[in-house]
Amino acid sequence: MSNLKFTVLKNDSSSKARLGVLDLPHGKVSTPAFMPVGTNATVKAIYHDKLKEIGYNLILANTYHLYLRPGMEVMKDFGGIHNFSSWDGNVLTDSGGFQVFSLSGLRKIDEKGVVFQSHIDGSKHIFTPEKVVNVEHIIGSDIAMCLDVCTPPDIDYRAAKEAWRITRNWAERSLKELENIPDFRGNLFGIVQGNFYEDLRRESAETISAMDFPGIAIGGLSVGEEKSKFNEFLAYTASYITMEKPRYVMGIGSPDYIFEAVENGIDLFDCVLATRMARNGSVFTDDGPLVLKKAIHKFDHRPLDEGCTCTACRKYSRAYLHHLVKCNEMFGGMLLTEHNLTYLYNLMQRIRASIEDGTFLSFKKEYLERYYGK
RNA sequence: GGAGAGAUUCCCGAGCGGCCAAAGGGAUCAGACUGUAAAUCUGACGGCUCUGCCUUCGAAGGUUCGAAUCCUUCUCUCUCCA
Repeated sequence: MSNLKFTVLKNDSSSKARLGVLDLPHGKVSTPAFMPVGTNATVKAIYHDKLKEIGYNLILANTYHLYLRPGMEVMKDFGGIHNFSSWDGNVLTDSGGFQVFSLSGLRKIDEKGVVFQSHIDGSKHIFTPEKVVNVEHIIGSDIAMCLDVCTPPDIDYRAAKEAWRITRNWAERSLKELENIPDFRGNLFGIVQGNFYEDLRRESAETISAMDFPGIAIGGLSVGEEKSKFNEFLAYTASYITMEKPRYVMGIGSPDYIFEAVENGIDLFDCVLATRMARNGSVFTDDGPLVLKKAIHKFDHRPLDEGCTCTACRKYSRAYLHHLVKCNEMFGGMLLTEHNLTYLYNLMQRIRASIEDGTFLSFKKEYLERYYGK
């Protein structure tokens, strides 16, 4: 019941990092891989063509958002998101599980599913795990995520246990629903929850791993907790997830978190940070984040990042980018978005090369020392 | 030449006797952003020995217990008429 082939090419000898190839309906992806987020069937402020040119072949879209707009009638009419948005690479659809967390004031959960009050017009919509899989089928996902209950870091044990219990039931129901969709071409991934309680995380990791999913995701991390807590629960949870399938940590994407994930044998991750930071005027560099709003860049002729191949770095000075950001010109957001996505793609390539060479951990150490300014 | 309107903290602009160091924007500066309700949000924004004090609302003088607010004169700006 899966349309993916995951091949591990090499395991790092001194960490859990690994090099692989994920073969999906719309082409191959070298792992570990970062996936840009394109919630509304567009990665904000960048052309699809440019994403391809950078090297991306797997981006996210969001079931909740696309269900509300443009709606499934349009999606059916166009035969899915690839044709609709003119993207011929792979698409992973998040289920709406994150909106359970981010739109917590606009939804109610019960055993059956989630009722969302639309953030657009206030209308009510029920999302059951069965319905979500069907919607993802209509969207034409290459990787579809189960509906889950993503929780904030400060909830008590009872609430965490209940969220995990529901997530588990929904995972079972999602898998079962696939039997009713024989022409489903995507790959349904299960999601581990358990909040910040070790026994729940372990139980969740083992249970979801054992189910018939072609890939396993860790959800409910990077939801506002301390970085040390993230590291701790990432490593702990990852240690109980099968190594046989692709492993995905949802919602992380700063260089420091990426290294942490790769070290723990994570193959996939996605994040809005790169694109959002860009629109808000900041970029990643090997020397840490650079805030383009600052006046120190006003007369700076240098590019953002010496070795970078993106348009911003090839053609424009920091002074010009500073100016665009100060003027709130959308071109600034576009250039910085391209930079951040290029930067992360190249970072992943460097990471993959280091795994290939067997130097991953020393590369990590060296990189982070420079990133944090020693 | 005649009639009228106005000058407020970097800029625009409210305030028209005490609750005013003075609303609201903008600019500036700082911070945040991690399965996108985000080209967004938050904070600072006269000075200091900072639960208080000092300087500030075109200038000078006056009325009042008290003035950015009322009166007088002056300076400058704008609009209309000739």
